[in-house]
Amino acid sequence: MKPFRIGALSRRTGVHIETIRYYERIGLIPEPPRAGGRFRSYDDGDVARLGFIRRCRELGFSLDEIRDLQALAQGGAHSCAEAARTARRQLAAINGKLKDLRRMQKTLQALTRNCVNENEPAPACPMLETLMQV
Amino acid sequence: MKPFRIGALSRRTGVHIETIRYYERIGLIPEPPRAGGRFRSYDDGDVARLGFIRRCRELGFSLDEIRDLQALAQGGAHSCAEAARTARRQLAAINGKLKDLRRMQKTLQALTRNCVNENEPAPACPMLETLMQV
DNA sequence: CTTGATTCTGTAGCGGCTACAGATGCCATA
DNA sequence: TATGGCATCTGTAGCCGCTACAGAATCAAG
Repeated sequence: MKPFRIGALSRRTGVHIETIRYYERIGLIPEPPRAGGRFRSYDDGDVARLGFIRRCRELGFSLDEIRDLQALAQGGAHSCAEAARTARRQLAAINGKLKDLRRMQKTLQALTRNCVNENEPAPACPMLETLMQV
Repeated sequence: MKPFRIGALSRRTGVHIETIRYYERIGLIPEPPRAGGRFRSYDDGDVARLGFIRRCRELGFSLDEIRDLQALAQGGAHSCAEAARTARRQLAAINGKLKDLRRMQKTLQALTRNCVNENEPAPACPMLETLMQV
Protein backbone atom coordinates (compact mmCIF):
# COMPACT_ATOMS: atom_id res chain seq x y z
CA MET A 1 0.00 0.00 0.00
CA LYS A 2 1.27 3.36 -0.96
CA PRO A 3 1.32 6.08 1.62
CA PHE A 4 -1.36 8.72 1.28
CA ARG A 5 -2.08 12.25 2.37
CA ILE A 6 -4.23 13.74 5.03
CA GLY A 7 -7.28 14.10 2.81
CA ALA A 8 -7.28 10.40 2.04
CA LEU A 9 -6.77 9.55 5.70
CA SER A 10 -9.70 11.76 6.54
CA ARG A 11 -11.91 10.06 3.95
CA ARG A 12 -10.89 6.59 5.11
CA THR A 13 -11.52 7.23 8.77
CA GLY A 14 -14.29 9.79 8.75
CA VAL A 15 -12.18 12.09 10.91
CA HIS A 16 -11.96 15.70 9.75
CA ILE A 17 -8.64 16.97 8.44
CA GLU A 18 -8.49 19.71 11.05
CA THR A 19 -9.21 17.17 13.77
CA ILE A 20 -6.40 14.93 12.58
CA ARG A 21 -3.97 17.85 12.74
CA TYR A 22 -5.37 18.71 16.16
CA TYR A 23 -4.75 15.17 17.39
CA GLU A 24 -1.20 15.42 16.12
CA ARG A 25 -0.70 18.77 17.82
CA ILE A 26 -1.77 17.42 21.22
CA GLY A 27 0.31 14.31 20.72
CA LEU A 28 -2.53 11.83 20.44
CA ILE A 29 -1.15 10.56 17.13
CA PRO A 30 2.52 10.66 16.12
CA GLU A 31 3.93 13.22 13.74
CA PRO A 32 3.98 11.52 10.34
CA PRO A 33 6.86 11.78 7.88
CA ARG A 34 6.49 14.40 5.15
CA ALA A 35 6.28 13.46 1.50
CA GLY A 36 8.61 15.78 -0.34
CA GLY A 37 9.18 17.59 2.93
CA ARG A 38 5.73 19.10 2.61
CA PHE A 39 2.73 16.81 2.93
CA ARG A 40 1.97 14.59 5.87
CA SER A 41 2.29 11.00 4.72
CA TYR A 42 0.19 8.24 6.27
CA ASP A 43 -0.23 4.50 5.94
CA ASP A 44 -2.60 1.75 7.04
CA GLY A 45 -1.23 1.82 10.55
CA ASP A 46 -2.43 5.39 10.87
CA VAL A 47 -5.85 4.38 9.60
CA ALA A 48 -6.00 1.77 12.34
CA ARG A 49 -4.79 4.18 15.02
CA LEU A 50 -7.27 6.83 14.01
CA GLY A 51 -10.07 4.29 13.76
CA PHE A 52 -9.32 3.17 17.30
CA ILE A 53 -9.54 6.76 18.45
CA ARG A 54 -12.79 7.34 16.59
CA ARG A 55 -14.42 4.24 18.04
CA CYS A 56 -13.34 5.28 21.53
CA ARG A 57 -14.73 8.77 20.97
CA GLU A 58 -18.03 7.24 19.90
CA LEU A 59 -18.12 5.49 23.26
CA GLY A 60 -17.65 8.85 24.96
CA PHE A 61 -14.09 8.43 26.17
CA SER A 62 -12.14 11.65 26.65
CA LEU A 63 -8.98 12.20 24.64
CA ASP A 64 -6.96 11.66 27.82
CA GLU A 65 -8.65 8.36 28.46
CA ILE A 66 -8.01 7.38 24.85
CA ARG A 67 -4.34 8.20 25.35
CA ASP A 68 -4.33 5.72 28.23
CA LEU A 69 -6.26 3.10 26.30
CA GLN A 70 -3.81 3.41 23.41
CA ALA A 71 -0.90 2.83 25.76
CA LEU A 72 -2.69 -0.18 27.23
CA ALA A 73 -3.34 -1.52 23.75
CA GLN A 74 0.36 -1.26 22.98
CA GLY A 75 0.31 -3.64 25.81
CA GLY A 76 2.21 -3.60 29.02
CA ALA A 77 1.12 -6.18 31.53
CA HIS A 78 -2.21 -5.88 33.35
CA SER A 79 -3.64 -4.06 30.36
CA CYS A 80 -6.93 -5.84 30.33
CA ALA A 81 -7.79 -5.14 33.94
CA GLU A 82 -6.95 -1.47 33.58
CA ALA A 83 -8.79 -1.10 30.32
CA ALA A 84 -11.83 -2.74 31.81
CA ARG A 85 -11.65 -0.41 34.79
CA THR A 86 -11.55 2.60 32.47
CA ALA A 87 -14.51 1.26 30.54
CA ARG A 88 -16.54 0.64 33.67
CA ARG A 89 -15.80 4.16 34.88
CA GLN A 90 -17.05 5.43 31.55
CA LEU A 91 -20.13 3.25 31.80
CA ALA A 92 -20.88 4.73 35.19
CA ALA A 93 -20.54 8.25 33.79
CA ILE A 94 -22.93 7.37 31.00
CA ASN A 95 -25.43 5.93 33.43
CA GLY A 96 -25.29 9.18 35.36
CA LYS A 97 -25.93 11.20 32.25
CA LEU A 98 -28.78 8.92 31.27
CA LYS A 99 -30.35 9.51 34.64
CA ASP A 100 -30.05 13.27 34.25
CA LEU A 101 -31.42 13.24 30.74
CA ARG A 102 -34.37 11.06 31.67
CA ARG A 103 -35.22 13.48 34.45
CA MET A 104 -35.04 16.39 32.02
CA GLN A 105 -37.15 14.50 29.52
CA LYS A 106 -39.81 13.74 32.10
CA THR A 107 -39.95 17.31 33.32
CA LEU A 108 -40.09 18.77 29.83
CA GLN A 109 -42.82 16.37 28.83
CA ALA A 110 -44.85 17.39 31.84
CA LEU A 111 -44.24 21.07 31.16
CA THR A 112 -45.27 20.90 27.52
CA ARG A 113 -48.24 18.63 28.17
CA ASN A 114 -50.05 21.42 29.99
CA CYS A 115 -48.96 23.77 27.27
CA VAL A 116 -51.35 23.34 24.44
CA ASN A 117 -50.22 25.18 21.40
CA GLU A 118 -52.39 28.23 21.91
CA ASN A 119 -51.31 31.77 21.39
CA GLU A 120 -51.66 32.68 25.00
CA PRO A 121 -49.50 35.47 26.37
CA ALA A 122 -46.98 34.52 29.01
CA PRO A 123 -49.14 34.98 32.11
CA ALA A 124 -51.36 32.22 30.80
CA CYS A 125 -48.55 29.90 29.72
CA PRO A 126 -48.46 27.00 32.17
CA MET A 127 -44.87 26.15 31.34
CA LEU A 128 -43.46 29.62 31.87
CA GLU A 129 -45.60 29.99 34.98
CA THR A 130 -44.10 26.86 36.44
CA LEU A 131 -40.57 27.86 35.56
CA MET A 132 -41.07 31.22 37.24
CA GLN A 133 -42.30 29.72 40.48
CA VAL A 134 -39.76 29.22 43.22
CA MET B 1 -36.86 42.88 52.28
CA LYS B 2 -33.48 44.49 52.39
CA PRO B 3 -31.23 44.26 49.41
CA PHE B 4 -28.34 41.86 49.70
CA ARG B 5 -24.99 41.15 48.16
CA ILE B 6 -23.77 38.63 45.64
CA GLY B 7 -22.78 36.07 48.26
CA ALA B 8 -26.31 36.01 49.65
CA LEU B 9 -27.79 35.80 46.17
CA SER B 10 -25.49 32.89 45.46
CA ARG B 11 -26.56 31.09 48.64
CA ARG B 12 -30.24 31.69 47.95
CA THR B 13 -30.15 30.44 44.38
CA GLY B 14 -27.40 27.88 44.42
CA VAL B 15 -25.67 29.70 41.57
CA HIS B 16 -21.96 30.33 42.03
CA ILE B 17 -20.78 33.89 42.50
CA GLU B 18 -18.53 33.75 39.45
CA THR B 19 -21.40 32.39 37.40
CA ILE B 20 -23.64 35.25 38.49
CA ARG B 21 -21.02 37.75 37.41
CA TYR B 22 -20.60 35.82 34.18
CA TYR B 23 -24.34 36.01 33.51
CA GLU B 24 -24.19 39.75 34.10
CA ARG B 25 -21.22 40.12 31.77
CA ILE B 26 -23.01 38.40 28.91
CA GLY B 27 -26.18 40.36 29.58
CA LEU B 28 -28.33 37.47 30.77
CA ILE B 29 -29.14 39.33 33.98
CA PRO B 30 -29.21 43.12 34.33
CA GLU B 31 -26.42 45.10 35.96
CA PRO B 32 -27.54 45.63 39.53
CA PRO B 33 -27.13 48.92 41.40
CA ARG B 34 -24.08 49.20 43.64
CA ALA B 35 -24.41 49.58 47.39
CA GLY B 36 -22.00 52.33 48.38
CA GLY B 37 -20.83 52.41 44.80
CA ARG B 38 -18.97 49.18 45.42
CA PHE B 39 -21.02 46.05 46.00
CA ARG B 40 -23.63 44.63 43.66
CA SER B 41 -26.99 44.97 45.36
CA TYR B 42 -29.76 42.44 44.71
CA ASP B 43 -33.36 41.88 45.77
CA ASP B 44 -36.04 39.20 45.57
CA GLY B 45 -36.65 39.94 41.92
CA ASP B 46 -33.09 38.89 41.18
CA VAL B 47 -33.58 35.70 43.15
CA ALA B 48 -36.59 34.92 40.98
CA ARG B 49 -34.76 35.76 37.76
CA LEU B 50 -31.77 33.66 38.67
CA GLY B 51 -34.00 30.82 39.84
CA PHE B 52 -35.74 30.87 36.47
CA ILE B 53 -32.38 30.64 34.76
CA ARG B 54 -31.22 27.83 36.98
CA ARG B 55 -34.36 25.78 36.39
CA CYS B 56 -34.00 26.29 32.66
CA ARG B 57 -30.36 25.22 32.81
CA GLU B 58 -31.41 22.08 34.66
CA LEU B 59 -33.66 21.30 31.72
CA GLY B 60 -30.67 21.65 29.43
CA PHE B 61 -31.60 24.92 27.71
CA SER B 62 -28.69 26.94 26.36
CA LEU B 63 -28.09 30.43 27.70
CA ASP B 64 -29.30 31.82 24.38
CA GLU B 65 -32.52 29.87 24.61
CA ILE B 66 -32.95 31.06 28.17
CA ARG B 67 -32.55 34.62 26.95
CA ASP B 68 -35.46 33.99 24.59
CA LEU B 69 -37.55 32.28 27.25
CA GLN B 70 -36.98 35.21 29.60
CA ALA B 71 -38.20 37.61 26.94
CA LEU B 72 -41.23 35.43 26.35
CA ALA B 73 -41.93 35.33 30.05
CA GLN B 74 -41.87 39.12 30.14
CA GLY B 75 -44.65 38.42 27.79
CA GLY B 76 -45.38 39.72 24.39
CA ALA B 77 -48.22 38.03 22.59
CA HIS B 78 -47.88 34.45 21.29
CA SER B 79 -45.48 33.74 24.12
CA CYS B 80 -46.95 30.40 25.01
CA ALA B 81 -46.77 28.94 21.55
CA GLU B 82 -43.17 30.06 21.10
CA ALA B 83 -42.10 28.86 24.51
CA ALA B 84 -43.70 25.50 23.84
CA ARG B 85 -41.92 25.30 20.51
CA THR B 86 -38.60 25.98 22.21
CA ALA B 87 -39.33 23.33 24.80
CA ARG B 88 -40.29 20.74 22.21
CA ARG B 89 -37.09 21.47 20.30
CA GLN B 90 -35.18 20.90 23.51
CA LEU B 91 -37.10 17.70 24.15
CA ALA B 92 -36.12 16.45 20.72
CA ALA B 93 -32.46 17.25 21.41
CA ILE B 94 -32.66 15.35 24.66
CA ASN B 95 -34.25 12.37 22.96
CA GLY B 96 -31.38 12.38 20.50
CA LYS B 97 -28.82 12.43 23.27
CA LEU B 98 -30.65 9.65 25.08
CA LYS B 99 -30.49 7.54 21.96
CA ASP B 100 -26.74 8.14 21.63
CA LEU B 101 -26.08 7.40 25.27
CA ARG B 102 -28.12 4.21 25.22
CA ARG B 103 -26.12 3.02 22.25
CA MET B 104 -22.87 3.80 24.07
CA GLN B 105 -24.15 2.06 27.16
CA LYS B 106 -25.08 -1.06 25.23
CA THR B 107 -21.75 -1.20 23.44
CA LEU B 108 -19.73 -0.63 26.59
CA GLN B 109 -21.70 -3.28 28.43
CA ALA B 110 -21.01 -5.75 25.64
CA LEU B 111 -17.34 -4.82 25.56
CA THR B 112 -16.81 -5.20 29.28
CA ARG B 113 -18.90 -8.36 29.55
CA ASN B 114 -16.28 -10.33 27.62
CA CYS B 115 -13.63 -8.63 29.65
CA VAL B 116 -13.36 -10.50 32.86
CA ASN B 117 -11.14 -8.74 35.30
CA GLU B 118 -8.04 -10.77 34.61
CA ASN B 119 -4.57 -9.45 34.32
CA GLU B 120 -4.25 -10.36 30.73
CA PRO B 121 -1.95 -8.32 28.56
CA ALA B 122 -3.55 -6.40 25.74
CA PRO B 123 -3.40 -9.04 23.02
CA ALA B 124 -5.72 -11.14 25.14
CA CYS B 125 -8.06 -8.30 26.12
CA PRO B 126 -11.30 -8.79 24.23
CA MET B 127 -12.32 -5.17 24.61
CA LEU B 128 -9.11 -3.67 23.25
CA GLU B 129 -9.08 -6.31 20.53
CA THR B 130 -12.52 -5.28 19.40
CA LEU B 131 -11.70 -1.59 19.50
CA MET B 132 -8.62 -2.18 17.37
CA GLN B 133 -10.52 -4.06 14.68
CA VAL B 134 -11.66 -2.06 11.68
C1' DC C 1 -2.90 31.60 -18.09
C1' DT C 2 -6.43 31.05 -15.02
C1' DT C 3 -9.08 28.29 -12.01
C1' DG C 4 -9.81 25.06 -8.56
C1' DA C 5 -8.30 21.58 -5.40
C1' DT C 6 -5.38 20.36 -1.79
C1' DT C 7 -2.30 21.13 1.59
C1' DC C 8 0.31 24.03 4.74
C1' DT C 9 0.96 27.11 9.32
C1' DG C 10 -0.94 29.76 12.79
C1' DT C 11 -4.42 31.80 15.45
C1' DA C 12 -8.92 32.75 17.29
C1' DG C 13 -13.52 31.33 18.46
C1' DC C 14 -17.35 28.36 20.45
C1' DG C 15 -20.24 27.32 25.37
C1' DG C 16 -20.50 27.67 30.02
C1' DC C 17 -18.28 28.17 33.21
C1' DT C 18 -13.99 28.00 36.67
C1' DA C 19 -9.85 29.58 38.64
C1' DC C 20 -6.82 32.40 39.54
C1' DA C 21 -4.11 37.21 40.69
C1' DG C 22 -4.02 41.22 43.06
C1' DA C 23 -6.57 45.18 45.07
C1' DT C 24 -9.86 47.06 48.39
C1' DG C 25 -12.49 47.54 52.40
C1' DC C 26 -14.62 46.18 56.81
C1' DC C 27 -15.13 43.80 61.24
C1' DA C 28 -13.50 41.38 65.24
C1' DT C 29 -9.98 40.15 68.15
C1' DA C 30 -5.44 40.60 70.70
C1' DT D 1 -3.71 50.21 67.32
C1' DA D 2 -2.17 46.46 64.75
C1' DT D 3 -3.54 42.24 62.59
C1' DG D 4 -5.94 38.67 60.54
C1' DG D 5 -9.67 36.99 57.99
C1' DC D 6 -13.55 37.48 55.14
C1' DA D 7 -16.13 39.18 51.27
C1' DT D 8 -16.06 41.62 47.46
C1' DC D 9 -14.03 43.84 43.35
C1' DT D 10 -11.82 43.76 38.28
C1' DG D 11 -9.62 41.42 34.75
C1' DT D 12 -7.69 37.65 32.46
C1' DA D 13 -6.65 32.96 31.26
C1' DG D 14 -7.81 28.16 31.17
C1' DC D 15 -10.80 23.94 30.42
C1' DC D 16 -12.52 20.42 26.31
C1' DG D 17 -12.76 19.03 21.60
C1' DC D 18 -12.97 20.71 18.09
C1' DT D 19 -14.07 24.30 14.09
C1' DA D 20 -13.22 28.14 11.27
C1' DC D 21 -10.88 31.12 9.43
C1' DA D 22 -6.58 33.86 6.96
C1' DG D 23 -3.10 33.73 3.81
C1' DA D 24 0.49 31.14 1.30
C1' DA D 25 2.31 27.33 -1.60
C1' DT D 26 1.88 23.87 -5.07
C1' DC D 27 -0.06 21.20 -8.72
C1' DA D 28 -3.25 19.55 -12.49
C1' DA D 29 -6.85 20.40 -15.76
C1' DG D 30 -9.12 23.18 -19.09
